[in-house]
Amino acid sequence: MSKKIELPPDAFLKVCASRAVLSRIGQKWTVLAMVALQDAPMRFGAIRHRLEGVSQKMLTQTLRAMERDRLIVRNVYDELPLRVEYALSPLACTLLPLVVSLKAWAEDALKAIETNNRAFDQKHGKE
Amino acid sequence: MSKKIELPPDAFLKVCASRAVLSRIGQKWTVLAMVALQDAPMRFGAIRHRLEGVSQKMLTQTLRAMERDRLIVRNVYDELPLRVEYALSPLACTLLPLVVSLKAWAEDALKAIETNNRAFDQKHGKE
DNA sequence: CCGTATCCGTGACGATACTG
DNA sequence: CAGTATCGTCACGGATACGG
Repeated sequence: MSKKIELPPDAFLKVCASRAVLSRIGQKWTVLAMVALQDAPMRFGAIRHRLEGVSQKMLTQTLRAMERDRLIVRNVYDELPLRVEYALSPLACTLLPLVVSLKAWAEDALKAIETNNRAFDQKHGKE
Repeated sequence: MSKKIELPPDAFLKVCASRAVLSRIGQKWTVLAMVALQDAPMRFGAIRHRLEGVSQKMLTQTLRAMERDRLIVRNVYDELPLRVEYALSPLACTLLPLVVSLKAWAEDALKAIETNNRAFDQKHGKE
């Protein structure tokens, strides 16, 4: 008992659950897509129109990744022209409140952060 | 009044507060550093040791970026050998609960996500 | 309408070596 | 001990063009 336990009590590792998830929501469009879908399912084109600035490729890629995690559910209706709808999954609904909180924090803190950035840059840029 | 307002009620833009913050916590080591510092201020070397797998360069870079946002406060003690301590800022303390929730969600959901991934890959890999 | 395929710039991330 | 400097890799993200 003289020997102390080696630590790893928590996950401060390069690879851990936190990072697996954070790297996903760190993706540029993932969270925005979640928020866009929170009210109702939407068609591909509608999402694309709502997420101003997204390319087809990135939207497809984002939606595929989210489908792979089953954060969203993809439904194809065999009509003409083709119709594809995306909807939030139950899993995503448990995550949604968290990212909404984060969004609120972001909007609240942004002003302060920008001020801090300017102060830092000025202090280090010259002097 | 017949004309409907153009929308932009919310921020679904490429550039917005949400993305500014998300891109930061999406950084590989930012959140881990926050969690590591939540109990007490730590020296550079101590953080480096705790965040298994981080390089000097990335740790420095991460800490600088967080200092620029004033998420952490850097204190230099002019001793020999040199001693530098990092501490969470009040701003970071308001963010901490959110990332802790996120961390908890991640650990809880990871199993399901991995299962979903396998199912998705199997369904699309062959069939 | 809903994608896939290809090409490419840029920046995150890391390994290594050197400085105060 | 606490960094800075340099170099290399890789994948995120985007523009464009084509296919079902």
